[in-house]
Amino acid sequence: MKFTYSFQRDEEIYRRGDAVAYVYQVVSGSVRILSKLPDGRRQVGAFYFAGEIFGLEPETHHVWSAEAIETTAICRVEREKVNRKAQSNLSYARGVLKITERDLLHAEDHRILLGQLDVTERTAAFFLQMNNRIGVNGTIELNMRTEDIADYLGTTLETVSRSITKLSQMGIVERQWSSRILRILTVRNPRKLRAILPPSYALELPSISETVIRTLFA
Amino acid sequence: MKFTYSFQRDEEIYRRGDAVAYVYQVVSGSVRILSKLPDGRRQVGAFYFAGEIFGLEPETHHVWSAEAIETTAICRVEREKVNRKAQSNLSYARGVLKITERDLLHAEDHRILLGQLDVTERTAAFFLQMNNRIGVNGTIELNMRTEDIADYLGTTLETVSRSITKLSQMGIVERQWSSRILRILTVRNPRKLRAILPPSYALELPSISETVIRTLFA
DNA sequence: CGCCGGATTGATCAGTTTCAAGGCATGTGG
DNA sequence: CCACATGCCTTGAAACTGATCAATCCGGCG
Repeated sequence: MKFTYSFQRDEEIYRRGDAVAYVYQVVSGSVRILSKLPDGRRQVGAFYFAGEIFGLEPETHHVWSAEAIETTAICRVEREKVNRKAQSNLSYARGVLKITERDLLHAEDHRILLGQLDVTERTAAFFLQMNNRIGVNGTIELNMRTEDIADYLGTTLETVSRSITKLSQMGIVERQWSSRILRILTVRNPRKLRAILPPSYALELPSISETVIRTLFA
Repeated sequence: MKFTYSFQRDEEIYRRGDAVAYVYQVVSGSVRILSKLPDGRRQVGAFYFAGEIFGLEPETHHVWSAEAIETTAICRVEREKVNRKAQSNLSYARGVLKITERDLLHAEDHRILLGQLDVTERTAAFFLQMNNRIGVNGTIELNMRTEDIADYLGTTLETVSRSITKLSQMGIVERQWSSRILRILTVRNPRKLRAILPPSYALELPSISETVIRTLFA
């Protein structure tokens, strides 16, 4: 039996500068980590969905902030405990490394996206990634605002809206958000979506194995 | 006594897709890691200078390529050996984690740069970083082409040239490259250079401790 | 019914890229 | 030892992509 903690939409889970006290797992809902510049610019670093682990940062203090995207339940373990165990237990240490490696791979990928891709490519990359991670045969349920996507892609919400329109006019994806709260999008033509990206830009992110997660959260 | 291997300017040390066979240390000279898209776009992921470690990637195959920027000497240890030792030796495992963490922190920083900063800010961030890492009281010796800087900053060489001109007109840095091969640049006003960046954008990257390096390369 | 949050669309503007033309050191051959 | 080619940087002008500003729309909700 584990405690879960619940957060409302846009509620802060931790903030840049906070001591790293826990490692978290999303039980349900979704989380974004982001970095805010004083003038209002935001960079979203990553999204996390049910089952995924976040908040394991290398330094003693968070460099990212984390916020709930929608009503979200999370559970957590003390970082201190993780550290202690990793000191003496190799499979624990291994788990910590695995998670750090996954974050690193994601960041590597992300900076090619930010540094080299144009907006259409970025948008395609985003949908492809979401489709891999949370798509149910082509249908992606996103509860985030367009602004979140924009800040993840290093662009603006208007531009994202326009490129979704474009992809949808090309018959590649289909907008489904009839409601303002629950946004559903269907990938009609994954092949074409993939073809928008430069061939070598790929990257299936390795997901963290169940074993690693169980070890950490046991 | 350790073997060192020597590479000429622009020579490839390893290539994306190669099996990860070694972990490397720069003995002298400098190295860039980069990712090429088929259409010629390049993203430089990082630069490495004397004493620094590179090539320790999470997956079995490299996702980056590495090239010598100038005439460069490196030494290396087998990745397999590192892996084996990390399996049984906690301080070894810790060393691997430390390096992965440093790369992660750098990548985090880099994607805020790529996602949110304009070109002047990016250039300032670059010089600040170089000044921290290889500056000798304000004087930075860079043997890389403008193109390398541009591809690191996610922009073009012309744009980099223009922003250096701008910084130099503002009296913040001074170009010194009389020669085409050895480029020296002096930071005249670090405070102003810092002031170009948004306040919270900071990030002193932790350097890898001597101990960790000795452990790995012993 | 009318307000509110958020998305879309349009028009304009700015920052960057692209294309093109020198310029300046270094290196090479006569 | 000079002349010319080469490699790389700088600068200029034109073209474009994406940002910004602004108006409108639409569904949910009080």
